[in-house]
Amino acid sequence: MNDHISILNNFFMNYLDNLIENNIASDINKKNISLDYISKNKKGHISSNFLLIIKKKIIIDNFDIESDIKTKIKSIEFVDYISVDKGFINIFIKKKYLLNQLIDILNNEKNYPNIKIGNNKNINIEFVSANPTGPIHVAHIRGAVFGDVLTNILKKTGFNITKEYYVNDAGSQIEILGNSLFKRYCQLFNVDIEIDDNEYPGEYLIDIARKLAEKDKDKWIDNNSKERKNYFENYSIKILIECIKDDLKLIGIEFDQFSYESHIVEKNLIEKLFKILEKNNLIYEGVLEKPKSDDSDDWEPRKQLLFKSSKLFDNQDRAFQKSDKSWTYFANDSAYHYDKFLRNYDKLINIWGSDHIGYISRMKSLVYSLSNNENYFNVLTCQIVRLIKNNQIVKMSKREGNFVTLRDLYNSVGKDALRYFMVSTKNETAMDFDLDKVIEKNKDNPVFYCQYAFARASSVINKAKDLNIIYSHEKDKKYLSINYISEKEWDIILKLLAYQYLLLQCSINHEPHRITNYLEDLASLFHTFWNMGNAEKSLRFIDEENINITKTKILWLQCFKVVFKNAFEIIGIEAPENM
RNA sequence: GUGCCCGUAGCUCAGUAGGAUAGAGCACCAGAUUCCUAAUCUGGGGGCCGUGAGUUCGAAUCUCGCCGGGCACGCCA
Repeated sequence: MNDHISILNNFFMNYLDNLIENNIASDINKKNISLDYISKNKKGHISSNFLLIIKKKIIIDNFDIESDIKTKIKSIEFVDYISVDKGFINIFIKKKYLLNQLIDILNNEKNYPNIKIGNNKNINIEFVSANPTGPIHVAHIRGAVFGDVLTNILKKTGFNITKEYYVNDAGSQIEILGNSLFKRYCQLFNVDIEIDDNEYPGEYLIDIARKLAEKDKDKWIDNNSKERKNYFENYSIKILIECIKDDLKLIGIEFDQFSYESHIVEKNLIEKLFKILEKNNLIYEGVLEKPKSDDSDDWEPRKQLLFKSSKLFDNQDRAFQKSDKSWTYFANDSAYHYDKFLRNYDKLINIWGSDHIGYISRMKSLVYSLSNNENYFNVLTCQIVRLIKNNQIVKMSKREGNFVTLRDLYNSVGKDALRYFMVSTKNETAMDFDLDKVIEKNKDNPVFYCQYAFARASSVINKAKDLNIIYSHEKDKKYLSINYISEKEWDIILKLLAYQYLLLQCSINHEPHRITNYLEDLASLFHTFWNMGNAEKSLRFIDEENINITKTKILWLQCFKVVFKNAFEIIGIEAPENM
């Protein structure tokens, strides 16, 4: 990035380094220096608290930091003028320079925004990973969209991403699944058999059973062999994973890799992992304390293989082995993370539902014992989504298996609304998803509001194209002038130019929701300006009698479209040319 | 009892490396369309940022206590 924001940022950092090197100031935490580039109070295009921070750190007498830094900032080529108010440095940028930045965006549209903080580092993002015991439903969707959009952000900022889905196909619930399917299958042949309480009651298993019955007829009915058991388990997983893939595809999510728990088990990674843990004294035979939960009356102390996670980030040690010597879920999951570790990523990111928050510290401990790097493994959590219909919470129960599925939601609200809303609220905040509101076509609905702004902009540009008064080449530059641009438009332009910084923040902090907030602000500025054209003709985009003014306006409008299109791509929604 | 997350306008939410007078949308009230898409816009009222202390030039933001809500706390995956 080579724009006014990053140049000024570098300026402050270098200036500070110089002060310290020359023993003019003592060291400060650079993180405290802020650069406000969408200054709301309009005291400057860019504002900084630099003076406030540095003032007390000046260690030599008679050094007039304020006039010194003012002089140096003024000498930056694109700085128009500066003022200091209440300790804040307010900098105004030459408008000519801002205009040229817009031109740069159009000249390099394909590479915009050009952010390379990732340095092609390889990151593995594991998300969704819903158990293959039923279709994807509402509890998985937020994590799915969050992971997908985060991936897009990281890719746009220079990281290489592998999207991964972990399939738990080895646990006892898979046995239950296979058994549930078998019962449904038998029912098709009028065998008198009921689904038990702890089995899967969902109708989808009847459909799968039907497919199986069509293929195999009644050949398994009286078969209780191991072969039949495996067959039903594998068949149900295979079909359900296909179903999950199809469902995710509905909202534009595709994974690079599916990893299967059963393969991890086959590879014997647990043994290898334990050797490493042994070396580090992190594994031992021991007895856990009685758990603190209410319903732990039947608990009794037993000796088992434990992970010394309390030595790292956890508040207690965790079991690798059940008393019957079989591995716990945590043991297999540890092996899976070891597998990811062996694949040489620079970083692992996991996205989990809030119900797994308590699991983070043990897995963090495990991965840390391999990587010795606290930043290597990162778990992001999504809080629950409540569905609202007719102003009431939609009730769902695990027992009844009546979760609203992804496919249902897709059918009722569509891909764009689903993706936009799932990612527009901070992932750690619980949110309500109002099924009625998200399909409204008015400003209640921010998806629509933003897309409408895009469509309006497109319609103007298309019209300008027809009239041949569009900025299309460097040679058009001579027609443009800063004098044609009103103050309201500069607000929009400054905001547009801040887009890459917004993306940078989203990338660094893993916060997709900031994009939608930004878009809504920008769309609002745009709609306001549009309506000003209703009252004041000179503010309309297209004025055939003033071609140069029109070209100048269309220039920033083209950039507006570039930014919106880019952001829409990241969120994964349509950019409609007309509505 | 312990850990993590959350508490901002009547409602849904922004405000994120501590920064200037805390912002949007909805709802409510009053207005704008011979005109590039009114599916839009303009104006108005509405706040002890859960609460009490602390840190400092400065706190919605950081620390601690309390109150309220959510999630998780066997060898379930």
